[in-house]
Amino acid sequence: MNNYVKINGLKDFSIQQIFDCGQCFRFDSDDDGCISGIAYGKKISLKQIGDTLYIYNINEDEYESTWKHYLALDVDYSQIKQEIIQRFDNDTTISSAIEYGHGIRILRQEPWEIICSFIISQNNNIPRIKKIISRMVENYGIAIDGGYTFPTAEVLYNAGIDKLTELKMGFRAKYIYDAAERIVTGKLNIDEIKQLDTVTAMNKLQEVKGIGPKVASCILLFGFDKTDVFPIDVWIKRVLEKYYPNGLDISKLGKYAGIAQQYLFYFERYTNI
DNA sequence: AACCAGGTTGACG
DNA sequence: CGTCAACATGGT
Repeated sequence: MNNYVKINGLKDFSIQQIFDCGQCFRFDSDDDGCISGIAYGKKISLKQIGDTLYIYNINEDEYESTWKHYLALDVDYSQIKQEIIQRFDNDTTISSAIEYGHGIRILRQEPWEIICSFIISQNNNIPRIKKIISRMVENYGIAIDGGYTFPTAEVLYNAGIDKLTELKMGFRAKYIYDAAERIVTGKLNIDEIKQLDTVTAMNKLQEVKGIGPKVASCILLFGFDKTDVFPIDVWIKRVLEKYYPNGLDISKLGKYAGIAQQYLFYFERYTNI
């Protein structure tokens, strides 16, 4: 590939951690530490050597218009980390978690794909979530660059519940169908969710069958750049029990709640296996 | 074989 | 309002 962009002087950035922290189910590392996947209708490959990042298959214009934002390279994570530690009153748990997951960033992924991905995620494990999503894109996405785009709501709606069930997603098929139907009929509107405040957006998303508080907050965090949410899953429950038995005041975290949650999730999830 | 996985639903007090 | 079995599937 002769078409690539090189970014020097990275800080607080690790593609390994970013794509292995449970926010993204469709990027995989191939032979030599190169992480590839399809987003925004295009296949990109990432390679990081120290504080240098190579993004293959894009040009400078595309980097500035899309991928810089996608990779959250327009965000100052040093400042965010400092702010989070302060808001946790310098406690050792969050400090350790941030040190451990120092290279994590919240990607700006596509809303519809995130809605489906986190509906699939419920009562499920990450390897199987990935497999189900693979079957979804292989059967209903569009082939490009040796991969597939994520299928539109319309395509999944037209497939119907029975065909979705054949993808081995179990009881979640009717949830995906309901979400797709709402998008197709306009009862759920991506652009509208973007404009809503977080509380209203949470309520709107939870009108969809199969979307409860945890999935809704993951959708807002990973798909709508709303970072003032705090998704509570089994791992975060363990964090709260172990390290914050007297309770953690999430309201004081403000717009840093979701990012703090991600450090805690990654810390608990990957230091206990 | 029983339990778990980035939970939610619907039923029952 | 809170509690709890059931839910599909695959892995340990």
